[in-house]
Amino acid sequence: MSKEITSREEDYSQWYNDLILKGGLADYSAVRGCMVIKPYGYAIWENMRDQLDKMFKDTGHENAYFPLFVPKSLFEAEEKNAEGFAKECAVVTHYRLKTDPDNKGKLIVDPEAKLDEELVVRPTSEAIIWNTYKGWIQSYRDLPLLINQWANVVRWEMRTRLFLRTAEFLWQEGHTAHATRDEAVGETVQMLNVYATFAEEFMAMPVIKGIKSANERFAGAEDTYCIEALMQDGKALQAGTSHFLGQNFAKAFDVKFADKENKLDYVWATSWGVSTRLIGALVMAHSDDQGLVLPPKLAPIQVVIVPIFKGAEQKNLIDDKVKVLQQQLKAAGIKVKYDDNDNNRPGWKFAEYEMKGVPVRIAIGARDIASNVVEVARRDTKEKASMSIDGLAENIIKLLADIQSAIYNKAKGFRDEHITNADNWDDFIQLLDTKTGFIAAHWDGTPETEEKIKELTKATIRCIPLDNKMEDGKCILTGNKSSQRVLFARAY
RNA sequence: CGGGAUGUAGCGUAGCCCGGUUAUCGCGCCUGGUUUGGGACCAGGAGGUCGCAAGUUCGAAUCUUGCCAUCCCGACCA
Repeated sequence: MSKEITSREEDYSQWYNDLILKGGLADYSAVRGCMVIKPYGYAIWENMRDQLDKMFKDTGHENAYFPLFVPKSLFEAEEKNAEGFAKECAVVTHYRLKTDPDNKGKLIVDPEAKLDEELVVRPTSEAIIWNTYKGWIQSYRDLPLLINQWANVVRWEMRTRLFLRTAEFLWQEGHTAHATRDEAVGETVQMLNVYATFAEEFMAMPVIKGIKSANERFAGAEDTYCIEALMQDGKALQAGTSHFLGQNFAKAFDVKFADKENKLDYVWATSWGVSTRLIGALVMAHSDDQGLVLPPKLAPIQVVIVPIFKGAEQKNLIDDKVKVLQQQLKAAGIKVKYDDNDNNRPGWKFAEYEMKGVPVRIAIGARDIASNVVEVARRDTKEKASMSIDGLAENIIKLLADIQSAIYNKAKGFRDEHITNADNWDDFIQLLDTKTGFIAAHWDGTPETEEKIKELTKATIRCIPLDNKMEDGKCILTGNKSSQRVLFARAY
């Protein structure tokens, strides 16, 4: 019992940290607010990245890479964007160290190596990218420009949490330029749909597509679209954003194009991103008190095979059988690991792979081979069944698909049960305290009211759902007229 | 950045109040052997700047001060 996990009921935050640390996804580092992503966690990110990258390319985007540093003068060009990020920027002011004359073996910043212009470590890359686009775009023939980059960014957060909020994180950021407003809006919505599809089909995590209120909008955007997910503790998590930037950045960086009539106009822009935060979302969406539960489509190991044997003779017999099975499973596209490490006994391995969230475990011993079966256990329900060795790969593929949809349905059931209507202030307050989750309520549409509600309850408007029904009502705080419900929640 | 808590081996801990030989125990690790259908057992062994730095003292894990880090709760945010 070396790796006990704190239960969700006892301490949800500790449960989350235990899963990350004991599941081997990440570790704390020597740098404040920054984490080390360990191989098992990084493998999940690679799976996410590969899938998203494919989806971006299928929608016509190309990858490029822009610098980590942004000269301060460029950073401040788009005023709202600069203001929004200013208080969380790391800034490079010097380019050299030297030995400390007063303290042997120590280094100090060389005061003579001060930069003429400070370099901002990118918290997001609009500035450096739009400054570059200026040189790439002259004519409508250069549009649309559809570029994505995979990168790290730095936001100096006061309080950090593994994967959910770290000072440095990995993400992708798409930055596109278009000839018309409609096309740019179309792109914004298209990428939101890509994110929603990814979240639901691959992460098995239901999301609500919506638009942010003005308070929650990305600094420098005209509209921020988002996907919002619900975690098991009833708090909402913004899982991805897609921004319609209008002509703000084109104007700030003077990016004009000539249309067919040779008329000059500013281009229309979008940007969109998801980050390693998705791993935090994935962890919280499905896992239980025994450890991680990973969706088969993103699990680094989909099937683990554990041999059970007495003596070398049986071990050899099992090895031979597993070699064949392993080949069949691999040929069927299944990521399979054979753990015949002799340091640990089967029971230990069972617990370990449950902790790591491996969707399917196959146990195979001499008596199984005698009757031409294996024991198959699924992580999500802990059910065990005997399965014939004949046609095993086919059945495992079916099982993996079953698990993928089962955990999606479970998460969706939970999410749907936690969207509740509130028609007055008292109900709203009571729901926040007792039930949590999303609360659908009328709001008068003003930033002041939203701010007030946030002050009083810590709940914010997560989004205005895209598929919202129009419905007359009264704002829960002010009683003013409202034409639709919006979703409130406490959020990460 | 405010409030609270914690810091002793890779992990979890005892000792601290009331200073005194070689810092306790469990897990893990190494060697050898026996084991293997839900977290194995026996024997031997390695592993420590007691978070860091000053101070008090003959003597500090223990007392004092400062600093640092982490966690939790706020404010801020993806």
